[in-house]
Amino acid sequence: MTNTTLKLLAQQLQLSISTVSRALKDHPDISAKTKAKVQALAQSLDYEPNAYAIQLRMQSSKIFGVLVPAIANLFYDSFIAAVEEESRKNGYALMILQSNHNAENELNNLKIFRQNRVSGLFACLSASAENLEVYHKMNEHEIPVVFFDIVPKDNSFTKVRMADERCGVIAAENIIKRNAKKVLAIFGDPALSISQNRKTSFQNFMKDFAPKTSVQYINANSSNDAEEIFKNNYNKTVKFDTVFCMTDEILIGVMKAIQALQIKVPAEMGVISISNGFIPNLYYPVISYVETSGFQLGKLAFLQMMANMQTGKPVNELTVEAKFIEGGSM
Amino acid sequence: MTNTTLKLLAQQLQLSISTVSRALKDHPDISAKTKAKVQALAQSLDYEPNAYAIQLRMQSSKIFGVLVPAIANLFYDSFIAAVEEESRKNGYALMILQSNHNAENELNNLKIFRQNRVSGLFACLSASAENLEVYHKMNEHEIPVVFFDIVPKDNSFTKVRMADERCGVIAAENIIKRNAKKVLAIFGDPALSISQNRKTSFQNFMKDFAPKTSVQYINANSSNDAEEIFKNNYNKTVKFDTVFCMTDEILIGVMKAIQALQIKVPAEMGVISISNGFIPNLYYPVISYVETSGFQLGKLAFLQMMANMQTGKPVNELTVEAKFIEGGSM
DNA sequence: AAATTATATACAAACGATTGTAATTTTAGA
DNA sequence: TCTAAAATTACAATCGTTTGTATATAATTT
Repeated sequence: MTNTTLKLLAQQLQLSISTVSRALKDHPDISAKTKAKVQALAQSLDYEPNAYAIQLRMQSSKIFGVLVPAIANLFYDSFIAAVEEESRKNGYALMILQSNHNAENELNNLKIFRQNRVSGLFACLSASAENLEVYHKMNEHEIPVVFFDIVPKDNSFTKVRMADERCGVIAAENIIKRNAKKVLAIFGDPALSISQNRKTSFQNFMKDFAPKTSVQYINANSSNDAEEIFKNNYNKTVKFDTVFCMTDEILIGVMKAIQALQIKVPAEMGVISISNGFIPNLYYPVISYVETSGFQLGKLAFLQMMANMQTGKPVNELTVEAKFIEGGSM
Repeated sequence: MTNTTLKLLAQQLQLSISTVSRALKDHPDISAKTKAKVQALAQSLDYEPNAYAIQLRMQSSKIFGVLVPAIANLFYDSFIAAVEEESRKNGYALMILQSNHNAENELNNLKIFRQNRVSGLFACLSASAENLEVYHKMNEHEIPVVFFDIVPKDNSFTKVRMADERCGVIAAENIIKRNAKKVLAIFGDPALSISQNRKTSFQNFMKDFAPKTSVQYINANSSNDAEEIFKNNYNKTVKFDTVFCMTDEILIGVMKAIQALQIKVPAEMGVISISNGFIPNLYYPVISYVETSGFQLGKLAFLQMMANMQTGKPVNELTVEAKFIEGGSM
């Protein structure tokens, strides 16, 4: 069965295509009788307008592109979920592509987005990519880009991100509140600005408000890495009493170590992390964490996108607020 | 800056549109000189063909639709990741929409897929939906549909799913191997065929090969539910020594209870689950599980889709094999 | 040099919609 | 009854491609 088109409807009803088109969208020029006839037939023939024809004619796609390193990721999938939800409400669909942290994939995907004339693009830089040229090109071609999570330093781009500095501060506050004496603070890839922001703010706050607390700073690149780091450091004579995990990934490794070593939380060890809450809630006691929601970030990104499209190019950076969620681990 | 089109290139080069079009795709009719000129200009003007125009002309979209209850889900996101990966390799992009387990959203999304003339659709039924009418309509409109996870009973549809019966059997085998005396087996929503399949096969195998082992069967609807069930039953005088969790969700609840009650795994309690492996690897010892990978299912679904598109409509059901992954919990 | 064949490029229709304008019909005013 | 205004409906161009066919130029054959 071939797809129903305006032409087909027009032929069957002995009307012109334009009349049929207008009848279907309830245009005042068309008489009620005709509208009824047209709509009835459209219904019965299961007419759905061809989005490509419309987009070609209208020069606007009603599709947003989303570029993430990976979909199967606790953070990105909640971000995507939020963007999808808002997009649907606003009549947009989503085209989602993964870069797998690979610059070549990233470029290919950007090409696909351009070929599909997406109305806008939500992009997370693949860690390797450093040629922002293509993104400038997107802007030249009037495709607004909202960066999230891993964003370019260049301030000519629009970005949304977590309030990473606040996260660091809140974590530090609660560690001080716990009266920690010796802290192990594990951060992620030091090349990423997210790690830098969280670490700097945390470090400064600790220095200023608890100068006597000893804090050991280490970077981990994976869960396993974090697990090893924890184990190695815990084996030493002077044990730490509190551990801070910058990401879920790190928390996972640390918790495996804690379970393996049968350390009692929070009596023997305080644990605090930065997370959207899913992983912390897997443990007993629930791990206390500073909440940074990918879902919230998605909502914010969508707002930015809409603002961008309406008011031209309001270049700036917005952040999602962070708050402390009390579990039982501190 | 306006988008570069064939027309624009043609004007600048004083050539016809058709020549430009053919030059860009290296058509033998066009001379080497002309090709070089055209391609150079296209490059410098950053030409990208308009996908809508092509799709309109070619009557084929190079886009697959994916309908899931939710993107932010350990299982669905790995399924999507696999489908996306394969699709990209084959020159397809993905349009992903969420139903949120809501029949109305599902219908709207299907409409969007039809309007976008997707080349095919990967669909997971929203639990509420029972009007398969629309899906028959998709087929009438020559949009092949491959169902996954929550699939219709109707055998006229193409489906892929886990080998749920094998999962149940493998789990039972390993419980018998552990020499379990008293087992708590927690299953999911009894209305879903996935629960029924896993339970029936598990139950039959236990009956046949370990008739003396006492097994208590309970259904849980959420993590919290599972946690409560475990706690309530563990409090009784005769404690069970092994727990089987049909899903990650259930495992999460059970593990919270186990941690809270400070039960030693595997000494005091054997734990086995069905999972893709992410959640089991969060604990120490790592939970032993029967592997059913959403990623694998995605790959299989893609294969089915390609087969469907090429050979017409090979209606059948394929399953992803299951295997036991030894952790340290049994 | 004329006729034939290659080679290179141009023309034009089509895909399915939207929309400004023209044409037709109906209604109303004089 | 004739005409102007209002209400309907039809025509045609357009969006950016692809592709069958026609045309013009160059190269080859006789």
